[in-house]
Amino acid sequence: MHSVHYELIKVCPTTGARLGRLHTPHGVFETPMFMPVGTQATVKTISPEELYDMESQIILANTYHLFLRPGHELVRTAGGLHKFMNYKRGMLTDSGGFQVFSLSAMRKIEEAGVTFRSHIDGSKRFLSPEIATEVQEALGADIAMAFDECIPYPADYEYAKTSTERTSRWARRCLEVHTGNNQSLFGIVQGGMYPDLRRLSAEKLSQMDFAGYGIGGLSVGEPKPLMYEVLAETTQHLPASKARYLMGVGTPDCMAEAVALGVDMFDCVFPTRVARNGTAMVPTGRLVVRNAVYTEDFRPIDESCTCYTCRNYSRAYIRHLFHCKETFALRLLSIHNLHFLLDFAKQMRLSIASDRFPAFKNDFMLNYRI
RNA sequence: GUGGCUGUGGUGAAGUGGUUAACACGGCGGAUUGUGGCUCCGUUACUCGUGGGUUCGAUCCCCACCAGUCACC
Repeated sequence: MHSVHYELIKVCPTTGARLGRLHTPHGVFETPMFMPVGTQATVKTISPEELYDMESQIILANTYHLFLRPGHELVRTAGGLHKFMNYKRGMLTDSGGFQVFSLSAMRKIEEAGVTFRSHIDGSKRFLSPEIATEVQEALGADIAMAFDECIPYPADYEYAKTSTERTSRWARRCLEVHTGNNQSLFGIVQGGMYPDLRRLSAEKLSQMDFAGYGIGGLSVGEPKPLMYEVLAETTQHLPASKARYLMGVGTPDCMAEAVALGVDMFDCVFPTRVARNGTAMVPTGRLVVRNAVYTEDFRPIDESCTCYTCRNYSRAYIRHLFHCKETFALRLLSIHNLHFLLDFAKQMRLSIASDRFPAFKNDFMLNYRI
């Protein structure tokens, strides 16, 4: 038995939505769940106590960033990520594969691994399945991800095929060197936008003994209907007994559609990133609190929201803080957006539990714009 | 009071006797999906202190006035 394992509680009778629990060394967490992103060992502007208050469960940190700074050995010396950043609930580390491609100016990909330049100082670095796994063991999160290549969109079939096959070989190498007792490894399905490659990738990885499965390479610029199509093709070939984690997705509409297709976990920078740019997530879509219409609007961001921000501050005040570039503004909207998505995931869980997920999803989509 | 200098959008400022008056900031919109509090995109002066004059034509040349500023008194 893996240190992290998924317990399926029930499946929605009409969609593929799953209610479950993820058992980890740092607690048992309920799925479907949204995982806030804490790239550099902090969810930007938010303290662990505030995360507990908004019922955050697992949070994410980035291998790529922590590998470059402060270095995984330092985190190991600190006693691991949990102790280092003082977060007591679940943690997951991304493998660094995605960042090597999205952040690095130059990189060279070979069977052995990827050579790239640090976005911090330009120094030449190397990351491979073995190194990414070792680094993640040093970081010590409950869940580590296999080192993969996120295929860009669009990509031609030959490229996608070559890359996907390599990612599968890399996945096996990660599994072979992984030894963490209190850490489990998730494999990552790729395959680009090609159904047969997705199926192949899902089947290949399912044969390996991973604790769960990431679904990568989606939400990379493709139209949403295509993403749902490819996602459906992926989840149906994954074992029902393991958790499915759709990587990088985190707008409520996409999450609802993905849950209906059997996804259990999500992470996304969207809520915290747009928060720092003055956008609040609300049931009707987005509220750009920077906008001039809110200059004298003393209502909270969302009158039905129970978060700290909405209980205490007005749109006009937050708008004012944004225009003054006050950092409190970033915190207030980050708290609200995280609360919004965490609560949205909770509502999905409750609706699956009470057999009204399809209605919940429909009602939500009816009001949601963009 | 006398002499000098200056007067261009919210701000700092380019500019030329002749089609739609640079640029930066700000403002106003938008983008943002395995995180650079970054960034990117669009938009923002029927008009160059006011009134006259010269000229085919003036933001640009001339005069007066007004305003600001410096020096002297």
